[in-house]
Amino acid sequence: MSHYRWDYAALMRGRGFRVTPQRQLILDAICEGSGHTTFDEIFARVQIKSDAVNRATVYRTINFLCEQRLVVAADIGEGHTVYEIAGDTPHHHLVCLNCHQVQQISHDTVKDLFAKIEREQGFHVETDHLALFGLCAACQAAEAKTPTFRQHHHHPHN
Amino acid sequence: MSHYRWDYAALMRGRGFRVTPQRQLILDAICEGSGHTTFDEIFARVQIKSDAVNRATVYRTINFLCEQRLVVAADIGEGHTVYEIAGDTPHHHLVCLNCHQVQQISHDTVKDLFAKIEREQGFHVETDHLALFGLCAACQAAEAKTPTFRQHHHHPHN
DNA sequence: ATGGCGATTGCGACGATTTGCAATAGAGCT
DNA sequence: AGCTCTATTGCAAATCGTCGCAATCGCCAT
Repeated sequence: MSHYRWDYAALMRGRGFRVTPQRQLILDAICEGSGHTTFDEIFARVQIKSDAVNRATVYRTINFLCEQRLVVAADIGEGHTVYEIAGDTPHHHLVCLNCHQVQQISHDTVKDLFAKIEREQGFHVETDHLALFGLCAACQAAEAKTPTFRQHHHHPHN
Repeated sequence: MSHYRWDYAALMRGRGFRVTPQRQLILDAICEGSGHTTFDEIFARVQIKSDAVNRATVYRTINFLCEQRLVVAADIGEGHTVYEIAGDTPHHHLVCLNCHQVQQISHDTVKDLFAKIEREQGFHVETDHLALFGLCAACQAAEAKTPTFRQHHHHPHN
């Protein structure tokens, strides 16, 4: 899933921003790999291609790309955030509290809730990347057998 | 809404943890006030009663209380987290991206979605404190009149 | 192709949060 | 009440993310 589907360069310039080598490297880094990328992975991938890119620049650029909605960020608990290129099928995440496995749910599944909130409270939800925490099917089965099986770790603050 | 509804002390001891003055002070601090408490408020309230309590201890203790599910944390965007005592009516938050006002939604509103996810994907959601971002009714109206009115700030990564 | 404006970067410094470690002090047992 | 074991705390050092500022270098107009 490449970002070359969009003319992101023209888009940025059209909004009065500049296309710099750093921004291109970072956008590339987010697109490499399987989809969900952490800050450290992004930074490492960028470093391989150019070790001159400053850490602060990577922070600022990721933030910038999120603001421009070229990149979507998802907080998957315990302060961990993953990034992915925007424009793929919109989806949300189910994060297992026990095995930390992440599965996806389609936006359709969630859409009804957002519509209901808008109807009932007039609030227009724009959250485009939601993370819900709980137990996946496998871990539920395991817990049924061994009630104390849960790994002891910090509970995601959500 | 006091925590004295539970015998939190017995609960902690029963799980092999200790009841210390620091933990009691911090739990008290979370219960004071209107419900949503920030770290700084907690720390300040604790300091008034005992200025010997270390900042690191407050960080660690809040985390501990969340793990024990005596306290619930909600990330309401831009790195801001608020804490409240667990066991009050479960609810979730709608955070306006523009005016930052926070309104609540009942757990009932959300329950159907969680049920659907469990039914369709076998994933049991335990998220007890969700934050959804978007535009409140007032800011939607304002935006309709002045399309560019939005305050420029970091987009919460959700 | 060049020049100039101002957006963007790198750097250093800062405040916020986390962590390792030695000292302290709960809680069960005698 | 005193003893023991070890969870918890305070301290200080380390780490993380953000910010201000001067230097750089895209991009538009010439």
